[in-house]
Formats: sequence, structure tokens, C-alpha cells
Amino acid sequence: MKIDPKKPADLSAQIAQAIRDAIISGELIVDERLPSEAELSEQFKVSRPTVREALKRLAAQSLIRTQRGASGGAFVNRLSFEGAYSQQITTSTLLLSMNAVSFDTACEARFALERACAALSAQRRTADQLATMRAEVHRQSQPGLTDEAFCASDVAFHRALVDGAGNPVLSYQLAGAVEAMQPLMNMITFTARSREAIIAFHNQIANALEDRDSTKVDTTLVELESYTRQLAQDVAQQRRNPA
Amino acid sequence: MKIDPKKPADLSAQIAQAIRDAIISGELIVDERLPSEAELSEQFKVSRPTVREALKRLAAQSLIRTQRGASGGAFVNRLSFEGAYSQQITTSTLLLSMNAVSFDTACEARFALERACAALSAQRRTADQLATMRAEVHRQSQPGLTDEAFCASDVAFHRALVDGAGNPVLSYQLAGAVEAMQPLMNMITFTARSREAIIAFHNQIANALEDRDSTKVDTTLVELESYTRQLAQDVAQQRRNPA
DNA sequence: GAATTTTTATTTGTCTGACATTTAAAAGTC
DNA sequence: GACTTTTAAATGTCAGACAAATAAAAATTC
Repeated sequence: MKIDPKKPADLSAQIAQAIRDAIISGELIVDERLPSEAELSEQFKVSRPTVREALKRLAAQSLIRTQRGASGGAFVNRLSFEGAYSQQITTSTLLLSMNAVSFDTACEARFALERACAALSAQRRTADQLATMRAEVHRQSQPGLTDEAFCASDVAFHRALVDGAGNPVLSYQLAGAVEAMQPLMNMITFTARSREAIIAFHNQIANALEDRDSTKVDTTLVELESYTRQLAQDVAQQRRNPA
Repeated sequence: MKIDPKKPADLSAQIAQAIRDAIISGELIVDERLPSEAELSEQFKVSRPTVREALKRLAAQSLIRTQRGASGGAFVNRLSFEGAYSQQITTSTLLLSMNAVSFDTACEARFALERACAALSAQRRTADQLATMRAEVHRQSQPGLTDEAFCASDVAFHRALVDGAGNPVLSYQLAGAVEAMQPLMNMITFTARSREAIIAFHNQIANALEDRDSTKVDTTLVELESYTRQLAQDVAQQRRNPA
């Protein structure tokens, strides 16, 4: 684990990369304690603040965690799905909010992914997951539900659908796609009219999953996608030209 | 943009979060310059090293970039797909290498995703992308190709297929799945025998895409998936019990 | 007056040294 | 032996300083 002494700038970035490489290569294993900041600063021949900046970079990527006190220090993190989720969500949200990605593109990706899950979910979904979906649909039909609550329930419904596939990697990737679309989705669920339609779609999906009818799930998701994209277009139109 | 003065620990994390929120909410826009470190330390009532640690956290997520000199400072980054890619790859690689995810799970996710792309790719793939795929298949059939080169070409082939869908979000998500599987994929392509089979699959896929036959692409990918999983199982078996 | 060079001010990058806080282990006490 | 106190080690934070890069302003030269 060494750094290039020729490039004087960005020492902390170089040190972070060196440690990162050591973690990825398996040189440092999960839960292993890194040398203390004082030792690292000796090892890399830099000051402690520089080492700390490097460690904070790694902490920002959830690669390490730190503990204070005797026998404390920086430890290699077991990258949890939770941590990966939140990173994925932050990244996806930024990609969309900075207009690097259009809503249509995100929507297409999201439904393509969800349809991929649906096929597996029709095979594997548990009774419990189906019950969750039913419960969410029921909640959605409650009058007086706020847009935020409706939207959250919507997300929970689709998450249960995706979790039914029993593949955490897919769940994780979909989380990013769905979360990134939330702001506009909130706008979409504003009218009671569209809520009814969305609930109808959800019921169809739940029924199809109960029957383990993957084809029916797929066609319904296709319909829901085109409906969603239409609504998003209408909302965008209305914002440009509020009649 | 404020921080809670009650929680004394992890000031840099709080400051990073405050700035991150400001970026996500749009309070700080792309290419906008943040206050100087000195100003930020005044504003948040902390020392400059603490501010710097916060900024390094954000830099690690590619949320900001810094420039030295007069009229330098920290600027909000336009989160590029490139940056998002590399983050996604790092995260996915770690998830797999730390055994949080099995190869089978990653493989299933990868092919589910790829099949989702394939349907779109059959519609939209350009002649150029098809040519890329043909060229890669041709390279793969060259004798004397190293495993690394074969594997890189394999990745390039599938990337061209996925890029054919014309959806950068899907391309980005698949990148993570594929890259994470690389180490084992390298083991798999070791024998000339499996190379031949893989090339045959690739040819089938390319032909089907040329004909814009999405069904054929799909069935071939299903076959390739089960073949890949079988090989991975064999490799794992062999490593446990090298006869 | 225009082009070039020099100076200057600003900002990040790094270092030194210090103190505060947390925490586990060691030492002491009953 | 169980409990309390002390101690040492580690991270968290601070203050102040200098180095290096860089753009704008000032001075110089033609």
C-alpha cells in the first residue's frame, strides 16, 4: 500500500485510493482494523489531517466506519445492502434532478427492470409478500390519504412486488430507479382520478401474482407504464402552461 | 443550510449532509461555487479542517470538485454518467467480493436486466452497434487471445447489446452487475471449449438482433444464462476439489 | 496604446501542535 | 470476586501557519 511521491497534489485522494484498492483486492478484509491515524500518517509520510481527509472519503462511500476510544479506530465495513441502497438512491436522484436523465428514460428503465422482476416474482412470491401488496392497495383506496402517503404506499407496493423475485441485487437496483422518480410521481398522484386508475392497475397485478400468471403481470405493467408516462407528460404540460 | 448544534460528534458528517441536501434540493445548482473554506467554517462555526473533511466526503461522491488559486474553490459537479458508473461498479464489486451476494444471484440479476434491454435493443439497435458486436465476436474467435482480452471483449459485446436499448440508466445499472461478475467470469472463459460455446451464443444473439427478432434474442440469453451458471458451478467445484 | 511581464491577493493543500471526548482495559478498593 | 477508579489510546476538533496554484490587477516595455 504505497502512494506516488511525485504527484504532490491531492495526497488525501491518493491515500484514499490506496486503501480502497487494498480493500477491494482483499488485502484488508471485513471488520479488520486499519492502522491508527497516527500510524497511517507515519506510513504515508503525511500529516494526520491529510490522513483524516482520506479516511473521510472512504467513510463517505461506506467503505469504513470509525469508532472512538481505546481499541477504536477505522474498520473495514461489510458493505451492506442498506448502505448500497442509500448510495444508489442518492446517485440516481442526482442524475435525474440534474437533468442528466429525462423522466421518460428513467421511467422506461424502471418498468423494464420491474417487468424483469415480475416474471421471477410470479414464480417465487410468498403469501406474505402478496398480503403486503393487498394491504398497500387497501391503504391506497382510503379517502383523505395525503399525496405523500399515497406515493409511499405506491413505492411499498412495487417494492413488495420486486422483493417477491427474491433477488436482492434486483431490489437494490430498482430502489434507485424508483426513488429517483419520486418527485414527479408525487405530482402525478395528485388527482383522485389518477389514483383510482393506479389502484385498478395494482389490483390487477396482485390478482395476477396470486394466480402466478406472469404474462398477465407483464401486460398490466406495460399498461401501467404507458399510463404513467402519459400522466407525467400531462403534468409537465400543465406546469408549462397552467390554464 | 444549518446543522444541529446539539450533536457534538461527527460535525463533518453533518456539514456534508447539509451541503448534500442543498445540492439535491436545488438550492445549490450545477457549477455554482460554494463559499470558501474559510467562509464555510465561519458559517458553520467550526474549524477549517472540519469543513475540509466534509468537503472531501462530498468529493468522494463526485458531488463537488475543487480548484486551487484565486477564484478557485469548491464547485457543484454535474453528476456525469461516467462518475455514476464508476461508483456503481465499485459498490457492486464490493457487494460481491464481500460475499454479501452469491454469484448465482448476481448472474440472475444481470441476465434479467440484460433480457429487459434486449427487447428494446431489438427495436432500436443501430447498424453501428451491430457492427461493434460482430467485431467483438470476431475478436473472440482469434486464437491466442488471453483470458483477460476475451473477457474484456465479452463485456464489450454485452455492453453494445445493452447500449442498443438507447437507455443510459439501463446501461449504467448493467455496468455494475457485469463488472461485479468479472473475476469469476475470467475463470470461466479459461478453457477453449467454453469459449467456442460462448462465441456460438454471441453469434446467435447478433443474428437475432440483425433480424430484430426479440424473441430469439431472449431465448438465447436464457440459454446463455443457464450455461454460464453451470460453468460457474463447475469452476467453484473444481476449486474446492482440484482433481 | 497594446502587449508583455510582474506583482498581489485569494484560495486550496498541507503541516504542526494542542486539547477534548470517548472508550476499553488496567489498577485499585471494598 | 465484584465494583469503582484510573489510565492510556484513539478519534474528534481546534488554532495558526506556510506552501502552492491561479487569476486578476498593476507595472513595465515596446
